[in-house]
Amino acid sequence: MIKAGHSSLAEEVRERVLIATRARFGQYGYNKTTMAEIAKDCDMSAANLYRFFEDKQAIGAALACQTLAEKERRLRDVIVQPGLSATQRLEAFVRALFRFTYEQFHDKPRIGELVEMISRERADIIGQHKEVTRSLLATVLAQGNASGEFDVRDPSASAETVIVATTIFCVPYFLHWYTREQFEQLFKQMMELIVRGLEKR
Amino acid sequence: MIKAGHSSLAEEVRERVLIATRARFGQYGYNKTTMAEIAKDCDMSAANLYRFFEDKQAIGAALACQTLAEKERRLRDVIVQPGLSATQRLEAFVRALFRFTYEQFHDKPRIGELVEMISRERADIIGQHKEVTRSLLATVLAQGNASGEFDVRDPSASAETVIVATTIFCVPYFLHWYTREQFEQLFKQMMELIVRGLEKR
DNA sequence: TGCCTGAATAAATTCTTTATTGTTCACAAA
DNA sequence: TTTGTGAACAATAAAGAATTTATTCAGGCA
Repeated sequence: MIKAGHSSLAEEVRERVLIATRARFGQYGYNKTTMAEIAKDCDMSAANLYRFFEDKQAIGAALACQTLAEKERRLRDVIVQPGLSATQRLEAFVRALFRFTYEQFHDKPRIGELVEMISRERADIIGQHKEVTRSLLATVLAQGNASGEFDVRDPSASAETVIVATTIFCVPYFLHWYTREQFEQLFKQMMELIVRGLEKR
Repeated sequence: MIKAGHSSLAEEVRERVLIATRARFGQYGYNKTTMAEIAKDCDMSAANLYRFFEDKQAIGAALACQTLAEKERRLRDVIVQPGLSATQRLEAFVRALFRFTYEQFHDKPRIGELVEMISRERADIIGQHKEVTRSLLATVLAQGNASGEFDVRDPSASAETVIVATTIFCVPYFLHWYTREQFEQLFKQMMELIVRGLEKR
């Protein structure tokens, strides 16, 4: 395979391809988007796409990585946001998780096909993202320990527990189990329970 | 339709049909089990099945109801089991939920087809079961209030929250996300968090 | 009359064939 | 050499034909 180099030009092309692909995948889904269509959107031949991406799956993977990176960026924003107590930060963190998932699937339901493919074929990407998320949440809990708000023995383990408890808010599978209003109500109650469970007393 | 009466004889036949069906659905799944096969197992014609059940879906629904009734029976057992603190009862309750789901799908993975069909076509059955489960758990929390162990404003709402937090242990969808050992670890940590969150202080 | 069946029919499933799509490669333009 | 393309090939999906299955019903047997 002739692999395109790492010149900024090549990166620019990759970026353009991903932008076109994002629109296609969002509107028509992973399966019904053809390489020819993506190529046409970028004014190039389908064959030429292969100079920038291994194959169609690699385009999907790159798109997923981009999206998860954006999600992680928003989580980091919560972490560095000044003037929040650990409790507020924890709540904002989980809310950011929920909001991101909800928005992602509300206007673009067909993006689920991409998620399904990545979960099946590239579990490593999901796993790494989960690890990052857990690690970020652990820092929030550790901050709470430091400030005297929380009393958490193992921040990393507790972060995992909190993520499991709030799974329903972050896994697309559940988005149609409840209405938005019900989610809001459940979210409020869940955060109350979790905070009470972590609090120093 | 000639509807079979409610004689104990008809009930006996229905019972035999369900026993045969359970074996078939467990081994081959809902979709690949034919009415003819079920009928043969019961030494009758396929046509005769329709004197006892509306259609194939109704057999599946009856089987699901039977299974959920058994699950509810086990939950009630936990509730009346003597000599437990509210905390222990809560833990036993959630563990019973987990164990039932796990056992159900461990030796009979193809039973998932039935669950999928019921979730899609007979959401009412699932909804009623969820309601019963929530109600039973609410009594455990109320007991905890009475004994001074818990401090729960709205036992019904908190029951819902606890169920949501432990969804991962009870929804077949997640059974392959973690190993049994990981589930045990998560379970332990989750119960710790929840109990701390409900405790009177 | 009550209880059950085999044959008939319509709906769903599987199998087969055809068309589309993903991917490679030899080669052309710059 | 670098950047790209159209044509060829293999894999996948779509469409259509053949088969199986769910369901009904007229009638047989106690």
